[in-house]
Amino acid sequence: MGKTTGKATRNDVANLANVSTAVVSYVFNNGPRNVSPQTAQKVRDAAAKLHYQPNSIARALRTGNSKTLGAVINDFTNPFALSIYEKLEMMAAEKGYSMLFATSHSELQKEKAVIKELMNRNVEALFISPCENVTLFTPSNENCRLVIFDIDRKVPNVSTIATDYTKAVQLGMSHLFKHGHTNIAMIIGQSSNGISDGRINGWYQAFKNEGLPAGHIEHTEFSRIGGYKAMLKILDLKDRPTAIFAGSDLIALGALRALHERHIRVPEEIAIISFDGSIDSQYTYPELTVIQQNPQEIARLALEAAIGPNSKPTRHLLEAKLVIRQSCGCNMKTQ
Amino acid sequence: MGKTTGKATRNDVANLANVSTAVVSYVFNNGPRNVSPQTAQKVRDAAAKLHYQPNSIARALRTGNSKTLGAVINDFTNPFALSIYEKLEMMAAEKGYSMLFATSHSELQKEKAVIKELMNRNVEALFISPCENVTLFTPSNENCRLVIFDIDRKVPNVSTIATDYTKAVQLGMSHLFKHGHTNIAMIIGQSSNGISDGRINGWYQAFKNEGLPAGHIEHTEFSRIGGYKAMLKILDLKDRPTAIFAGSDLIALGALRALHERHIRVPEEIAIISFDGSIDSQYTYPELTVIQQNPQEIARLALEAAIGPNSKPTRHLLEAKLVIRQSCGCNMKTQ
DNA sequence: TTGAAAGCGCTAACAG
DNA sequence: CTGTTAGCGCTTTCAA
Repeated sequence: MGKTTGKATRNDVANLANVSTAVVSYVFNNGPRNVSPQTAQKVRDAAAKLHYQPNSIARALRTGNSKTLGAVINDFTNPFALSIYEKLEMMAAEKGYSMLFATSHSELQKEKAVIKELMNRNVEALFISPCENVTLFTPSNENCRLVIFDIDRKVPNVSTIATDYTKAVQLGMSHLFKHGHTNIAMIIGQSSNGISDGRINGWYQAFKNEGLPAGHIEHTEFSRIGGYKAMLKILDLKDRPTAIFAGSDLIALGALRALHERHIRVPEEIAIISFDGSIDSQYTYPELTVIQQNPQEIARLALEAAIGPNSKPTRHLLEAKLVIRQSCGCNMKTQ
Repeated sequence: MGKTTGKATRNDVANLANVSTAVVSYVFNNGPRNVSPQTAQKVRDAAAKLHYQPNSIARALRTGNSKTLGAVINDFTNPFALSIYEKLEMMAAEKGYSMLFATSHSELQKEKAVIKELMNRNVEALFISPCENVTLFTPSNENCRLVIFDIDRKVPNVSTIATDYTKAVQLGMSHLFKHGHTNIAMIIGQSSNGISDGRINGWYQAFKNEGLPAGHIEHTEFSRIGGYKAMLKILDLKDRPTAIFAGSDLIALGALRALHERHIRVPEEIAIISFDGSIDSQYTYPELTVIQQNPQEIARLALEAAIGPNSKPTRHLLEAKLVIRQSCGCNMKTQ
């Protein structure tokens, strides 16, 4: 028996089955050498009797493949981001990968530390979903692929996966214009490092296309409380907008709370369109009309970039779609 | 240089510093032998020059301690559960532990598989937060401590951490009674295996104390959609209740949606008290009065049970507190 | 205070 | 088809 763990090792199995340790490996790995059916069965019987389980740590050390992926998450209470990771974990598990998670709390310092820690644990790829503090710390590590969410620009040696924000925002804005709104404000998290968010480009583009002066942009955090505070500020504007474009569902949640506190009816007095299309957006009052991203596809592409055969960094830009519910003014229920 | 990874190894450092590999270990581990300050500095210089990082996999193999914890999560979009794991991860990271996450999707079969997979990866402890399919599969593994959330009963060889549901529900119910409600219904997830949820005990106890016949219990899933469907059923009851006790915030979210769809005013026509006190409960309309659990303390105790020096399984029962907001009928705003 | 060396459990090249 | 064996990077006992 193995000494440190008290668990059966490959050696124990080999002894019991009267074969060499190599054969045990061949059986468990289906290669690289063939084993006769009878011998293989002997090995499997012995393994079963001993409740043998291969030690993944030893295997990782030997092969250099940890079969582990890392994820740095900055907000565990963001259902949209987490839904991506949930799918990612499931698809990764099917391929024999496990996922290590760490929290950055949107602090750049912390983010650096956890990235380092994760890399020390030999993750084969690292998923990062930067929030306002978009990471500029992309350590080069030939053994670890990097895939970053939510940046639709090119980063050297890194795969990026994002929704086409510019286009997506215009999709939402044109819907708002159709409702007759001309005074619209946007609430969005800030890129503390000056990287322009595609949502902002789309914002200006939308007004330009409409021949309208661009509306007010309120910068805040990408969070519920951020949306709340920003909405409060907007309500104090001299020329109060009649519609809001929320940069994320979390922001919309906060905005909605501010609106309710001030007894402002949505969508009658102020309409809202939000961005993400998380499950939360279906359980607000009123239900949110959203620009919906595709978490399933994001996860699929992310995994491919992480462990796919093609090791070249990729860059994906996905389409979003408009999901009409109530907060925009459509589907209004007669009270 | 190490062959497989292209990264510097302890050997490279030893060579450059002109010391033995053992000394490098002593320096990086602060023991078990002393090293003279000069030598130690030489080692650190060499390590810095080579960007040496200890290989945690090799260390894990050698010591038998993976410094890794596992968590099986069944719903990534449950902010309450995730807030516990977020805190857990942070506290674990401080102690040098990383966390492996896996999804069970509340499927018992999947849960078994991921528990096995996590254990094969030599996690030192495993956190499980069973939902309706309370796990009865608690594999004994002397190398892996088990800590289970949300079960307030004794399980052999397992640490359990839960809020005192029985007491907590009574706390909420007495508040509802104070508001004058007598016809109250409860929506709660079902324990598919017949284990009675403390919330149900508390429910009956509360009515008994009040000398009232127990209200209707609607069983459903512990999810937004579950709450929604259950609320719809309750609204079709002949004797429609005037108040709802929701077994979780997610259930309350769904119930609220059903209520809004039917144009039933909360709390005027139907009041709600919910259970958890997640961040979501502050962003509903109206804001939810909740029985609030203490995720920080839950996380602290869970980590202690997982990696604390005392290896005996523990059992903790925590207090919850009533947080009064609007959905119960208090703090009503003049419209 | 330092070094030599065994060995954690596994894989795979090589030999038979 | 099967066995022998070196060695992944590290820790730690034992000897110096």
